[in-house]
Amino acid sequence: MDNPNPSPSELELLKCLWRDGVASARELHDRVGAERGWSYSTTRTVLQRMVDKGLAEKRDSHGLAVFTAGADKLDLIGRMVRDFARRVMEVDGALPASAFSGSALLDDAELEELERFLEAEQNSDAPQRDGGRT
Amino acid sequence: MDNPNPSPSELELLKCLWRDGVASARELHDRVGAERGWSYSTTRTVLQRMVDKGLAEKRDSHGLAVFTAGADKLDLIGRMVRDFARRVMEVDGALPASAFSGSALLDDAELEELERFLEAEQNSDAPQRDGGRT
DNA sequence: AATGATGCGCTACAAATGTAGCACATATGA
DNA sequence: TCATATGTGCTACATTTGTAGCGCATCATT
Repeated sequence: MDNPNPSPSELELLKCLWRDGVASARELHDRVGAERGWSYSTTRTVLQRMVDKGLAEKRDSHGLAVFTAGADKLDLIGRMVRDFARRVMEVDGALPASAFSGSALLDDAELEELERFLEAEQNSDAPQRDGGRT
Repeated sequence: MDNPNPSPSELELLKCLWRDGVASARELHDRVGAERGWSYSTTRTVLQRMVDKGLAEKRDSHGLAVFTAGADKLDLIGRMVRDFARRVMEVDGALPASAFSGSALLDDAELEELERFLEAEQNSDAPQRDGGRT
């Protein structure tokens, strides 16, 4: 329901899951972990913690464990952007998603959606349910 | 030489130092820590760690320990923005600082400087704009 | 002088994160 | 069938961050 901010490592794996949809630990490792010099064990540990947090979902595919993203890309990215803007930049109003037009993570359609997400947010502090607790 | 990314708590204190220039632990606590519900001890610990990391400087003012920022605001913020853009958004080119025009942290002049900082950066990976700190 | 509030240097401890190894089961080629 | 490679569930350990207490020195007040 409420996925916490992913750590940098977790975000990398999550991005891979968003791109590929579903992947095994081995694939995730080859595509992400190995690139960063992680050992296969490390990739698996990060993955496991993501599952614990709900950032990833693990299922069985013909006897092999495979993973899928447990958080919606736009939702999570949107919240990360809002958090960064508020917490670091102290920007509290509308956030122009257009700033990230060069993003390799979001295409134009997604950027538009992000824009709407950020706009919608600027009014209600907690867009979803979850009564604001400060 | 190279100040690491401040943790959220550290950033809050740093912002206060940027605003006020110099402040005692007590002042920092009243202005920042207390607001967040930290105990005075906590404020002092975070502060100490900042000194250890070079994010703050401690000096003696008539027998009382006072602190000043140990990192240049624009430099640090610039790097945080670049990091966020690259790491999270996968934006690798020019970053429009204008996106943060509503910032309470940076005024227009500073935003312009940030813009220049981000532009300069997109070419050389290690830019050096340092307002004579450290 | 005795007290109480503060400042200051240390130490403590839990959770989050980075990073990885171990042992065991099973699949697989020689 | 035996030696391997690989998948899987656990455990481990260092750092960083959040959060705070202790004891002692000092300063100000009664």
